[in-house]
Amino acid sequence: LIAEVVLNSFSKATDKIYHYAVDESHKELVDIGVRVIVPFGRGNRMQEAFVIALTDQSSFENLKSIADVTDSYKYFGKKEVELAKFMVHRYFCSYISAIKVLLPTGLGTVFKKTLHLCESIPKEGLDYIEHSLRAEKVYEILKQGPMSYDKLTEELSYSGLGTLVGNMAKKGIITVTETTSETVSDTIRKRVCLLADSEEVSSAIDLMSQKAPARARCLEVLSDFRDISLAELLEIAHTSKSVVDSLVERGMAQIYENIEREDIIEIDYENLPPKNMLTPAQRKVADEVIRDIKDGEQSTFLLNGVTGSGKTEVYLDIIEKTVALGKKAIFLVPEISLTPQMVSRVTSWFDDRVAVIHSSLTRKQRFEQWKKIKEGEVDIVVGARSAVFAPFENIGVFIVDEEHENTYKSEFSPKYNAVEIAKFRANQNSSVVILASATPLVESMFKAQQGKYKLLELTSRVNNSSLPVTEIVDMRNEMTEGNMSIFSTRLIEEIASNLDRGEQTILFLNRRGFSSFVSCRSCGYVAKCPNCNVSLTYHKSIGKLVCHYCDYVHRSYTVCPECSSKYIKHFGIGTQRVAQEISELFPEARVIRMDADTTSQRSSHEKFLNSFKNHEADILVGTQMITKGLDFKNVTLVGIVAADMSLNVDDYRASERTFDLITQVVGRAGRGQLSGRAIIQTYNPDNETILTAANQDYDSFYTDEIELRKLLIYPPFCEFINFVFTSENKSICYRTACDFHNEIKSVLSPKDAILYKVSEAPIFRLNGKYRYRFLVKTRYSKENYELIAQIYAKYSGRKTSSLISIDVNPTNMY
DNA sequence: AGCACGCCGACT
DNA sequence: GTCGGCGTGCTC
Repeated sequence: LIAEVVLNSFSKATDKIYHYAVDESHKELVDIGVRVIVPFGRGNRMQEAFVIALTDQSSFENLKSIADVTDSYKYFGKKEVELAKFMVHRYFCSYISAIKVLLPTGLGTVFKKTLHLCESIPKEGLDYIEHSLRAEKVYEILKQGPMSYDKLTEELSYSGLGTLVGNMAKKGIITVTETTSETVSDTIRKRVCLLADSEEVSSAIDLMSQKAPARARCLEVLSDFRDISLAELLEIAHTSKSVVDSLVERGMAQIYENIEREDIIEIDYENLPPKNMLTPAQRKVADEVIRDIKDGEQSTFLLNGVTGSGKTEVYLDIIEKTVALGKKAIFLVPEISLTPQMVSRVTSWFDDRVAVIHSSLTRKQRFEQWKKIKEGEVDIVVGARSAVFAPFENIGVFIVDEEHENTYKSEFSPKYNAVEIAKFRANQNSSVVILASATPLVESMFKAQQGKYKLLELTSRVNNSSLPVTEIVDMRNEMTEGNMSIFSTRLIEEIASNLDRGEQTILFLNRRGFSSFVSCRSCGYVAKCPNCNVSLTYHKSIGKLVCHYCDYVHRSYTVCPECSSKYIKHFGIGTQRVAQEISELFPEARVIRMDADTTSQRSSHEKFLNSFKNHEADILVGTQMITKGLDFKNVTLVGIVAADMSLNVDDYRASERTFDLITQVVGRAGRGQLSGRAIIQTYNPDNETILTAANQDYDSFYTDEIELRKLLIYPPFCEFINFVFTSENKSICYRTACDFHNEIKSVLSPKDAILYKVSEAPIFRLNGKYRYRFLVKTRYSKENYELIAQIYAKYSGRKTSSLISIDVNPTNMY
């Protein structure tokens, strides 16, 4: 029997599948998904590895044998191996990173070498010490007692001690022992349960109350709880373990060990939201999905529901029916939506059959959630991106809420897209995928139009409240009329009347990244790339305008090429400035500012939103983070301060993002009894995106946008692959990028791929390193991706080249 | 990553 | 001559 294994924690050079023989003694335990220890390399260093397949033949001769099985736990199965292999191929990541993303974080064995001095050192050894300065130093240090290899390296502050230590061991000076330790493990907690019956207990309490009051207290507590953790018992009874031990000796109680699983998000059980009945429209949508789940038909639905159409009720109904069918559900939401309110809502339907995964869990908590899922203790997983890997077996449905959000794309290796992973797993498990959004990705809607997705629609709001009335304000006029403020006269009027009526206002700034485009405040002209139709970015260091796709360069403007105005400059407003100007205009208004600076912690995010909800403020100023599913009944006015900020960024998705943002933020207004208004300030009032967004007309937006994408060959008509090269040495970095570029060019036919020039990365210097990059526009094909992977493997094995990172369909290109 | 091998200059 | 520096290449 031969095992195919992938080594843990190694470089790209060793990221291969290795074969090891399985000895008779390990046959029982070795299986796919089992963690093993294998001897590796010339020195047969012990290395942790995962078994990914079992075979009976290998093209390699003289196979080594698996040395040990770490914990005989089957972490994954055949399907997960397939998934990992898919990721390696699709995202150019390493095998081990693809496997690790399937496992709870931090799982791993740490090997620790400890060096001891031998009792008696042979003549040969003493000679060696005398002749080697380093050996003498090591000898002197170890005289004080044994020391770990790492500590010794640190102490002597030179690396490459391996050879020296090896020699010293060979010559009988020292011995080396290897110990292993787990980085995460179950929390095992001791619990105490009462064995004696109540009669026995009451008589014992009477008997002991005088001579052994502590025992009596313990018994009292135990008779109350019957079963309690040891720590709690000692705390309540105010005593020590010896007292409990004596009760155990008398056969009155028992101490046992229990694997403890902590509850992660605190749920307010007092105020659980009620289950709402589904409207007929919601019922119809839910039933259509449930039919496919029941039939075990693999299908992908695109649920396009306007803001406030009650998509969450539909999800919960679908999940409920899925669980009733004995299947599991995975519910993905953007990280930012994973609030206690949201989780409470799910939990109120499903009690403790839910596991929640989010980024602020500790390693141990993550591990515990993972085990709970794996052991089938829950039916539902709610979580951000990585929850798509939840180790369920019989998955009925994947629900992806707000599918247009870029949080579903991982920025770290493996740079996966959770929607693609959901679809892959859905294929394996014959499950249904639901992608839902008020503003679906253009790519998704295209697939729906092609019939690859089944389109579902929710066109009206739940309580039949109307969508807000929108108004576009032309900021160019404001300037000619002498208003140099960031607020238009109209917006100021509306804010004032809202304050008078005691209604709340949201001021939204669709700011993104830090790139700055150049525009004319007088006529609205924006400097764009003639080749790529994206805005040019002003580069301060060279004083020029640059295209981030094709590296087109243009000199900077001092006057506007359209209207000769001198008000052409790069455009940027921060939330701070908005909040400040508001306070100056309305000194009596209570203002809350929310952006990445003020809400670094989840709790402060919550706190701000709650105080706004409780009407402790009149105006909320914020960025993207305030657009997510918030439901404030008293908000009747939404002001979009500068719609152009997201419209003119250097990205082909700029229009789409702007449409999403405007739609989502406008949707925040008028959710209660009162109707809402939205004011959109822009320098481009004729822009189609702004117009369609103001009308909340997704279909028109989509029709325009898909035409443009087709014309310019942007997704869904192509894929982008971004290659980034990093090195301390500028010329090595540039050369690697160019060599790589040339090789790709030579293997991919021009009709399959368009290669953009090698250029400085948008962030050229990062952590003291230089960064070059190039983009490839291509179509996915197995062959082409394999060719790229081959080139990548060749380069990443070389020590003298720079670090290479590949990102398929990146969401940002920094 | 680590370890060996192999090729160079600087010493006993 | 030999020790140790580092560049290269391999690890089932």
